Amino acid sequence: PRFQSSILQSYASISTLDDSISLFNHMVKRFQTHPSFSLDRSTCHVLLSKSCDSPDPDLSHVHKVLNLMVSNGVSPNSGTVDIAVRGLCSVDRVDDAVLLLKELSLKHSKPDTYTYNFLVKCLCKTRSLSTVYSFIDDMRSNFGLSPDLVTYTILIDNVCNSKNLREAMRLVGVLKDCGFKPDRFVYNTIMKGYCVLSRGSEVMEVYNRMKEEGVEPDLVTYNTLIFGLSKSGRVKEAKKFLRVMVASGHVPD
RNA sequence: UACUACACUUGUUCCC
Repeated sequence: PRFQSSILQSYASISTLDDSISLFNHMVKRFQTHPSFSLDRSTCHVLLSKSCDSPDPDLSHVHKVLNLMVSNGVSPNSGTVDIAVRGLCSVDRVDDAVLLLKELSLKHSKPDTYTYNFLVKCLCKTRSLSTVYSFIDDMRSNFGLSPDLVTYTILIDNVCNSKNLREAMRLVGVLKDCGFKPDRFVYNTIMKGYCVLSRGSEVMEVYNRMKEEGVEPDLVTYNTLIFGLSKSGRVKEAKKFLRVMVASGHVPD
């Protein structure tokens, strides 16, 4: 199976989807006469990945491959969903990815947290915040999928990049209400947000709260603070953190 | 099948 995936993969990279499907069908026939071989999921996934590249407005190519899979006894699982979502997003078909994700969730399998968060990040980069929030609400109410701490970090980073620290802090409140505790990633992200706004006192407040909560600063924390404070002209404080960093056993990189 | 090595999937700094 590994071998046939490789063959198909190489072939798919230099040919059209239909030619790849022909080869796939040829393989199916061959394997029917050789019981020691089987068509596995990864062989099907090669085709699926290929089918995302071609611009078909109604996802017909993707559906063609999915039907082929099912008729060969391989039912789509969360790995299948992952391949399709990444394939579509890699050619900027984020809306199609969302549609397919919902369809597959209903008919076959829900996404895992990796796929879900990957898609949330793609949406953040390319769509409005309200679009992202409706996607999250939709997934929660219709599919029982809730955001996790990684999701919140993605959202907080996104709003920080739009300099909307008020919304970032609101999200921290929401995340706590959901029973999560901010970790290094969340604290580092927020400090970065305040750094780019040159809000030095808020940076320090967050830094102190992080330590109070027992979350240890790491290399990323120090890099964020040293770069961020230097850029906003607070070189003295930045230098202080460089000393703290070395004193706590980190090596400046 | 086991072991080992290598590679591999979602979030923060720097690099790009």
